[in-house]
Formats: sequence, structure tokens, C-alpha cells
Amino acid sequence: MQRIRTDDFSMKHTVESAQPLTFFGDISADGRHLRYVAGNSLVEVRQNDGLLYFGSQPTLSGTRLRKEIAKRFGLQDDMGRIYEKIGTDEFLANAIARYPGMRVTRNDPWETTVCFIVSQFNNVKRIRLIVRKLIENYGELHSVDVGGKWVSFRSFPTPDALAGIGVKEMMKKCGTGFRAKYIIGSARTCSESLDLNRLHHKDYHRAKEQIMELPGVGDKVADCIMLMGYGKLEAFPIDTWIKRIVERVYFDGKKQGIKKIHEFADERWGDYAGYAQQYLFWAGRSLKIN
DNA sequence: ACCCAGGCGGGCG
DNA sequence: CGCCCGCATGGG
Repeated sequence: MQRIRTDDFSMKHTVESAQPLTFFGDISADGRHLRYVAGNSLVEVRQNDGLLYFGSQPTLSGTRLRKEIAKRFGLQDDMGRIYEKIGTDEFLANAIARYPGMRVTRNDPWETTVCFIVSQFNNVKRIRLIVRKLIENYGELHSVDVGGKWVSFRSFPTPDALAGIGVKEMMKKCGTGFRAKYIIGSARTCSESLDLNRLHHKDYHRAKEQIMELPGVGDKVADCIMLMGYGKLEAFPIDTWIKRIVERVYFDGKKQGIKKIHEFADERWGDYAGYAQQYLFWAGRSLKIN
């Protein structure tokens, strides 16, 4: 097992904040042990205060796995700087105090796309259920030896694997509901004409514009993909919670349009709006703001 | 038995 | 444009 030293990182808060990793990873009750699938490998991570121990099967080379972990959990992000930039009011300062070390995870763009298409008009519990079923039904099966024990797992289904599935079949097998046509439609586009791995280098607005051409990907889902799929930290996904919280905290409870809230977030938090969103969301939910 | 859940697309004024 | 409605489904 390798290890890295980390500061200002809580694997528990990060994984439990319902970012895509949460939708298909398993974390222990105490939040210290995580198992998830990255590509075709099974990765295990254990956090002991400021130390992160990790390994994978099949074994990725030392540097590759180290890079995967660092990137996946946003360990390169300068939290001191981010907290300074976004923690400028009481609400966010409290949110940071409540969830210290919560990072924005960086996930595979396609996996992120599917997860957030599934998330629309849905709840976290059922999102996880549906994503699990998609993996179970259409993901490629792998078996590996973990410390003498034989463990099997499935990788996330590729666009090619989903492009040919029938809408009714997916609805029946995975319980996706009306989202099946979006998942399959997006899979077809990504399989045939849109290579998601080529959007990394585009700027936020260009990439967002392109991803919104996928069926079932509107403003909010697109921002989630920009943030957690491409690591574009200026993205500010606006869902019903965020809208309510921002109106309550920053607009004296007055209703605002989506466009207005985007402008506000951009001006106030700029390049770290995505981190502001993450902390607003979790603090807001725990306070049951409505 | 209801009611809701991290929206989106399509239709209308 | 901005608003409003329907949408599949499992859990509370």
C-alpha cells in the first residue's frame, strides 16, 4: 500500500456529499474506508487523519494510482485559498466549519453525465439505486484478487454499451423511468459523434454549450458535469436547493431567476463558485432551509 | 393512499 | 424569451 499526506481533506465529508463517487462507491460507516471502481480497476482508500493509504487491483503503476487519487479527490486544490475566497459571510463560514475538508471530486465525464441525468427530478437514494442497476446490468464484469480473496466488480457501462439498449428494457431492468430515453440518446451521441474526452481543453462556456446538446442535459446537469466531470471550478450548478438557499441568504428571500443567480455567483465567488455551491448545498440541506 | 425528489423538453402566450 | 406542465418510480 502506498500513502500520501493530505491537509484539509476529509474523505468522509467528500464522499458523503453525494458527488458521483458516492453514487457507485462504498464507504464504511466511520468514513475511513472507501472502495470504488476507477476505469477497470478496483481502488481502495483508507484515511487515517492526515494520511491516505491506497491500493488497487489490478495494480496500477505507483504514479498512475497516485495521480488518480490526487485528481479524484481534488487534493491539488488549495483549500486555504478557497476558504479565504468563499468563506466571506457567516453562512458559508459556518458551512466550512461544519464540513471541513470537503472537496470537489473529479470524475469521468461520461459517468458524471449519466449520474446527473439520473439525478433529475429524483432523490439521492434512488439515484444510487438506479446507477447501481445500470452498472449491474450493462457494466463489464471483472474479477480480481484482493489480499487472497476473490472479488468481482463491474466497470461503468460505456456509451457503446448503452447506445444499443431499448428504452423499455432499460426502464424495466434499471428503474430509470422517463430518463431512459435521455441516457440512451446521450450514449448514442457520445458513441457516434461527441468524444467527451475532447472537452477537457475547452473553456467552461464552450464545453458547457457542447454538453448541453446531449438530450436530458440542461443548464443544471451541464454545470454538474463541468464541475465534477471536468473540474471546472467556476461552474455553479443551480438546483432547487441552491436557488432557495441563495435567495434566502443573499437576496433577503426574494425570488431570483436562474440567470441572475449565475451572475451573482460568478461575481461573488468567480473561479471557486463550484466550491461555494458544494458548501452551500450541504449546509443548506442539513439546516432544512425551505 | 398520497407525496415528494439535486430538471428537462416541449408547448404556449 | 419566461412560464407551466407532464414525466416514471421507489421510499417515507
